[in-house]
Amino acid sequence: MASLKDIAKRAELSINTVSRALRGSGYVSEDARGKVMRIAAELGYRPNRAARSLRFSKNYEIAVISFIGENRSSGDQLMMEKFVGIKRRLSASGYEMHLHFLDIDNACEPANLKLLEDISGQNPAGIIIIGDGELYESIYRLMEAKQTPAVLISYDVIPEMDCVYIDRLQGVQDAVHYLAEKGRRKIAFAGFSGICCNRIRGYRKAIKELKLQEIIFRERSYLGSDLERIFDLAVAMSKNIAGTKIRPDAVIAYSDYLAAGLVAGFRECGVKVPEEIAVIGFDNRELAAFTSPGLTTIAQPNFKAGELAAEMLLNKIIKSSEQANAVGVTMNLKIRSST
Amino acid sequence: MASLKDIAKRAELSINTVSRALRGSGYVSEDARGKVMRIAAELGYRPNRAARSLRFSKNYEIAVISFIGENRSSGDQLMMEKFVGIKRRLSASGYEMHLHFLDIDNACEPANLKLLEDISGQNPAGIIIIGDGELYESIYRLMEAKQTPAVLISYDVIPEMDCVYIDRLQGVQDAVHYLAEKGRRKIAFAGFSGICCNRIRGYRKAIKELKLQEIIFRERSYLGSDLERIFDLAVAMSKNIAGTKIRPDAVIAYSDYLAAGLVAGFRECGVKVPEEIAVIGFDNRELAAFTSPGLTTIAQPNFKAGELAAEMLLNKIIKSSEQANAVGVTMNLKIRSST
DNA sequence: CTGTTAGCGCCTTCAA
DNA sequence: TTGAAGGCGCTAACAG
Repeated sequence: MASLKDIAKRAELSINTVSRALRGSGYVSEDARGKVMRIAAELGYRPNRAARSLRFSKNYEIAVISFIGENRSSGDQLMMEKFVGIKRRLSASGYEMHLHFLDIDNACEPANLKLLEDISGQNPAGIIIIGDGELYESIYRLMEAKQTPAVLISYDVIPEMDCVYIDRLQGVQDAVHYLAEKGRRKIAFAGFSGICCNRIRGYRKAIKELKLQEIIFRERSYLGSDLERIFDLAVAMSKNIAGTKIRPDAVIAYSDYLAAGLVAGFRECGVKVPEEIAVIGFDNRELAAFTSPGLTTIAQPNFKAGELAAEMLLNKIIKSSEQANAVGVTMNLKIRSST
Repeated sequence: MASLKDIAKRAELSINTVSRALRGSGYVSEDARGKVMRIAAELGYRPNRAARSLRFSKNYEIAVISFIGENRSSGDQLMMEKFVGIKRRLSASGYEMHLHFLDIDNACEPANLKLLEDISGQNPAGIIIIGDGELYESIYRLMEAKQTPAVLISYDVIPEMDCVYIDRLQGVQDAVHYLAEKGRRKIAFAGFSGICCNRIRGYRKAIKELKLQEIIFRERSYLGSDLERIFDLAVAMSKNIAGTKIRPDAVIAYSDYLAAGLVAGFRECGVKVPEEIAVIGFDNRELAAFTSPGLTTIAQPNFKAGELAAEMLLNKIIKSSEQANAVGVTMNLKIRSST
């Protein structure tokens, strides 16, 4: 790897002059500058990251921490899109992205604690934490306590923390309005107990605005990563819904997984989707394109969320702002044939 | 961040002694060692990566390059599992993973060329290239030419290159044998023209071994990322298959996407899965758990492939071996209800 | 057993 | 306009 020294030797100039020429700072004669530029290009000069980091006792690495393990968990597909968004924005400003995977199933295990130590031990310029809940907030506090600027990607405003949140409330709210415009009047929400607060809030808000009747179906929550199990739960739920005295004419499901199971279940018991009941999913996962009928779903703008989080973090690194920001990104309805 | 200097000051020793104590190399009195260790722990000392990199003019970063863009492409879900495998193995040896995304739709665009320059400009200790085909092989050659050890994760042995390959041939071969054991005799393969060579080879091999009749359905290849389009193609294909004079009693599909469409299509035209026709998919994507019936599929051991690739690369970095290695990882049948 | 010296590549400060 | 010196944190070689 060519260094300033190599260029200096060839150009018969001091290292320093070369450095100044390359950075375009300070006085350099046109002559010298031209020579330096030419030789640098010839040699394919690239500044040495390690040296720069050392010199400024700061590095250009942004840690990104996300909850995903080796066993396929529900996060991966959506996570990846966030990574790509983050990466793009960081690259544009000369920062690197360092990915870290937190084993969510064993959040308090030594391995995870070690992970956090590793991360802060590397002294990243900043950290982006992807996830919602106490665990992630505690990581945020931990990093900030060590002077490492942090940003959360979450699903709701987190008081006193910088975050980009994907606005699930608005997403569900829009979905309800969309269904109402399509003439649906008995719009239900199907979810799990305890884990879909902001979705439910959006649902309630819209139902109230429209002066409709609230219809909520809840299954005992299942948080594992066994997809077949979720499917079976959903199919069972569809029988419940189909058998209700006043059957809803639309259901917004907690997730695409659940929605896919509902669609399959309704088919099994002869309830026509979308004619008799419309189904809307959540997240726009791949599988939403493979149900029949195709699943209308509330899509996460993951790429954008990633970009915004990176943007916010870079700002925070440059000028440490005083007060916490929360930026919402809106979810968009991806319309297919289930509505 | 505490440095050796800080520890030295507190311990009233020279920086060097501290360094030796911490690394456990060279002579240090028990007394000194104890003191150093204690203070280091107190201060939460972590060696500075940048300084180490600079000192050894070598870094501990492994670049990982994968074909994925901001628009959801078919790779993400499987890719993520590979990343996790790579990451785990590298962490265990003190290496970092640096992810890079190659925009496959614009392989020759300046942005991609810049990406390659960036990567080699950072002088990674090694590189893992995930992908199959000329593009990836050229990246391999490029990096090796710059003395950067490279390893490919591919789907076949690549002559004269180090690679971990996911053995699609074996995967399909096993699937055919499995179907035969279940009593199926008219086993077909459904794919796209030109892009499923090693799968087809596996199919042919097994069919020959079993002395069965080869039945291949091919659609004009569609390589885009529009999932609805793939689904429609697959549904159309299922009508073809269902309408054949001698209808097969089993189909192995090129992908889970295709298989999911086939299952839906067969249902539409009243052909019972698995009773009248068994369907096997490829990759074990999430959606395979959400078809009805659930899709039996040939699963990629992505995590393992990632781990092995990292392992191979680390070996290559330490002792640059003379001759190219190819390690195959076997695919496993994930059995659900479609067979 | 311990300390000193030098240098990895870069940049800032100061002197020429 | 240019060059020399010093130091970021670390380690290897050498001297005490």
